[in-house]
Amino acid sequence: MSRATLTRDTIVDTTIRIIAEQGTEGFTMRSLGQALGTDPTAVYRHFRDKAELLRAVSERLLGTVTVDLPAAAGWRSVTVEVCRRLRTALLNQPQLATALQFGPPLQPTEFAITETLLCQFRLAGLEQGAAALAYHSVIELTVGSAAIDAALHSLSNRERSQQYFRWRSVYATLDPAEYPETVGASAHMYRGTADERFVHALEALLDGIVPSS
Amino acid sequence: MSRATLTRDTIVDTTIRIIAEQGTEGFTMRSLGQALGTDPTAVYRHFRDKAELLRAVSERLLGTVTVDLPAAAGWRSVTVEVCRRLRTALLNQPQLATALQFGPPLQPTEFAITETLLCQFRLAGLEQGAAALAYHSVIELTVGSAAIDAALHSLSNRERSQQYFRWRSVYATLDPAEYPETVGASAHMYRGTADERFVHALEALLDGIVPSS
DNA sequence: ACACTGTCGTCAACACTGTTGACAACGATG
DNA sequence: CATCGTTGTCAACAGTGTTGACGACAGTGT
Repeated sequence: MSRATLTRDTIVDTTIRIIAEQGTEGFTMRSLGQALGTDPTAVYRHFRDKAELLRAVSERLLGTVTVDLPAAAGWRSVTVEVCRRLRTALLNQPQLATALQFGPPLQPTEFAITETLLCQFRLAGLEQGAAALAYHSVIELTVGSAAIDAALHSLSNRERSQQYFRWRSVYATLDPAEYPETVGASAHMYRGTADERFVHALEALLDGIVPSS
Repeated sequence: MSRATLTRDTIVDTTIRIIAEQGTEGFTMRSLGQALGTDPTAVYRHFRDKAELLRAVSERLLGTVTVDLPAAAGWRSVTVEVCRRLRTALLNQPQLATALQFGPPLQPTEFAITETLLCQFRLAGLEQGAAALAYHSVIELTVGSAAIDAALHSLSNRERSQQYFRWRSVYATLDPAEYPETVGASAHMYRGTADERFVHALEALLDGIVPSS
């Protein structure tokens, strides 16, 4: 068998696949090399280090956020859709949250997301300053929702439901004298899917940002 | 010099100090041992592994969130104050994901935060289900804000301002034809402190959650 | 056809991480 | 005083990202 010819694209592909299948901890340079059928260090011919590889992964994932948006549905639907896609992309890559923090080496796809969201808020009637604040607000909410659910995301639907159920049970069996509200609301905690909870929070935030709508 | 006697408290103290001084990456078991003046593996006599140590750190930091709250200031002020403190605590936290991901083994201080926030929303007139949704919403926003600013938090105020300025410059020098709104709003991006932006977002979210107020 | 050149996979090795088991020194207890 | 459990010390292991030397391959100019 001749040596497999690597490409940046194929490396990014298998990286995403490994992270999707085995989670973020199961992805190492050596497991990547094994999945590629090459020596682990061969990747360094195409990426300077692991950070650059993960940046390429993030660019790939974030590239799907702003494509084929239903512009006719109105600014609010577009905003929710962009944030939902962004959250999904962040879920597959927990370290993306930390990747967003670096200033200067920003990625082109991040600019597209920023531009799209700012544009929607301007369409909603906000001034430039208010639109910038609104942008920061929805980004913070989206990142937080993704960060909280990043761990549970690798689980199957059934396991996730069980985890939610166990969580509710813990809340329900607390001391009612010390935590009355928690015990009382335990049946409502972590209800439904994480995506539903996120959309609910996002809708509330948008209500607060643009009161008229 | 006789061997230093370690305690869970002193270990947690120096752990927090190291993370505060050298950041999250500068904290390793060996650097912790050096700071303690003992062999790095001595810590394992008091903590099962690094995860348990970090859990103790998180409990220490989160313990300050719900103490001495100005209950007379009204539910809204209390909610904002709790979330601000929680955000500050999370900023000092190494891996907030690993601390929040675990379901069953929750920490007592986390219960106190949950109870306090749920109580405020009940005071605001929300039903149990609505209060639970509101709790999830503000937690997601708080975690996200902390996650985004986690990296910049280790910088000094001056360096942080410079970073913000550089970030704005990047936005300002984009192609106006492709990113008109981003360029136009570049002067308003990352304005003020991160805490101010967070409070703004939180206020907007609370407006959306409890419209009457 | 041949030699050259630059690309790229391979291998061994380094520094670093968290963690474990054997060992020994210490303080409290009988 | 002897004993025992606690706890710091040391060496070592498995695993991580990364680097430099080596060599095989494809393409190119003459």
